[in-house]
Amino acid sequence: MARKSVPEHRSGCPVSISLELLGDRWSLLIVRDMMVRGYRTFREFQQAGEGIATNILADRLRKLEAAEILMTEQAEEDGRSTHYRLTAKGIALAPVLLDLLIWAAHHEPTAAPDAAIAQMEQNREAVLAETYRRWQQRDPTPLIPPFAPLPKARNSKRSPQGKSSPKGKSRR
Amino acid sequence: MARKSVPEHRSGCPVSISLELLGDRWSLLIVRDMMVRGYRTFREFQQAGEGIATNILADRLRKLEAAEILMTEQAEEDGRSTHYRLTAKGIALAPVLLDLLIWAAHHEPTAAPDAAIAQMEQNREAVLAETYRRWQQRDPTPLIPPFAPLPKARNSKRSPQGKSSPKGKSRR
DNA sequence: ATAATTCACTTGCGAAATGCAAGTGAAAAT
DNA sequence: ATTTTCACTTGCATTTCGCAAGTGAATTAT
Repeated sequence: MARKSVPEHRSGCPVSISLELLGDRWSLLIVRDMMVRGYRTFREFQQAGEGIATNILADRLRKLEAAEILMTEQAEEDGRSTHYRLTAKGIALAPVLLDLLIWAAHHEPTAAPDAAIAQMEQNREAVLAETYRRWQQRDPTPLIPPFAPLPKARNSKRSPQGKSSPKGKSRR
Repeated sequence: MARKSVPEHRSGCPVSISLELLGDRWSLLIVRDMMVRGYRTFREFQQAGEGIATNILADRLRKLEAAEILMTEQAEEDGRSTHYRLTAKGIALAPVLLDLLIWAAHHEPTAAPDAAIAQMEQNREAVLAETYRRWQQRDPTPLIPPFAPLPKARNSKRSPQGKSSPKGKSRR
């Protein structure tokens, strides 16, 4: 299919350019799956839960690869499988996803536990650093459940599950 | 048409929910125009430069209002004009837009001056605080000088908005 | 007072994108 | 050798998008 070889942006505005690459319902979800869940195969994305159609998934993967947000490599253990992996450019989207997550958690009814969100907000840099570390080391462990094997965690056990934090919507 | 009375989300993931509301080419661009350029009327959005069709613009404004990201109020000085304004939920998208801007500035050829980007990165909190302050005080002054003209201007008419003052911003 | 213009949209329609179901071919498992 | 898995592709109906051209009310110009 015709990939865009000539960018031909509508404007030079960085936000506009970002949205030309990522402004749809699926692209950032795929990036999220790779970044925080450690998914790498077509099948994993497909079964990720929100029900993307296979043709759309194939199209998005192609476009994200063309945009150099992700790259492909042959799976060594299985000849029919391709592994998708974020590039440096792709992992650099981590702050965007984190902010999107925090925003929705504050302003929409989501399934995210308040305590987990609060913890991520307070340790923004650490979460990003950990995300980046995982990418570098090809660590496919899901980031989500253990939110903080982070430096200076005064309580690094898995405790934040009860809703004992009375703080409402914190404003920055 | 009314959009959602009972949110029927595809998943509880905050990122997914964000993308259901904002995952298209235009919504965040409208938010950007309101947040950093101080636009408030239909006409201003329409002429903002990237060429959104009027029916799409009307639709997006309706959806953003339904999502309580923006609100409308009658213009006092002109009976046929409506003013659109971000809600607290809307202005809370500032970090997302800032990160998108920084990401694209780093990884795509944009019209954003390097110095301006570097300055925003280094003063992230101050930029966000200033954005919030402007919103609170209804200060419509553009936060960012409109970026330089684009390579092949097709139909865009960019408003010669004032001068380009990078202005070292408040640092508290 | 009348006409022209501006503003915020709406309508119609062809084009493109999306979603769904059903393939397809190669590699792996049985 | 046959079946299953994997990563897609293909067809087709539906939805959304983009463009041009209205529409009506409010404002401005004559």
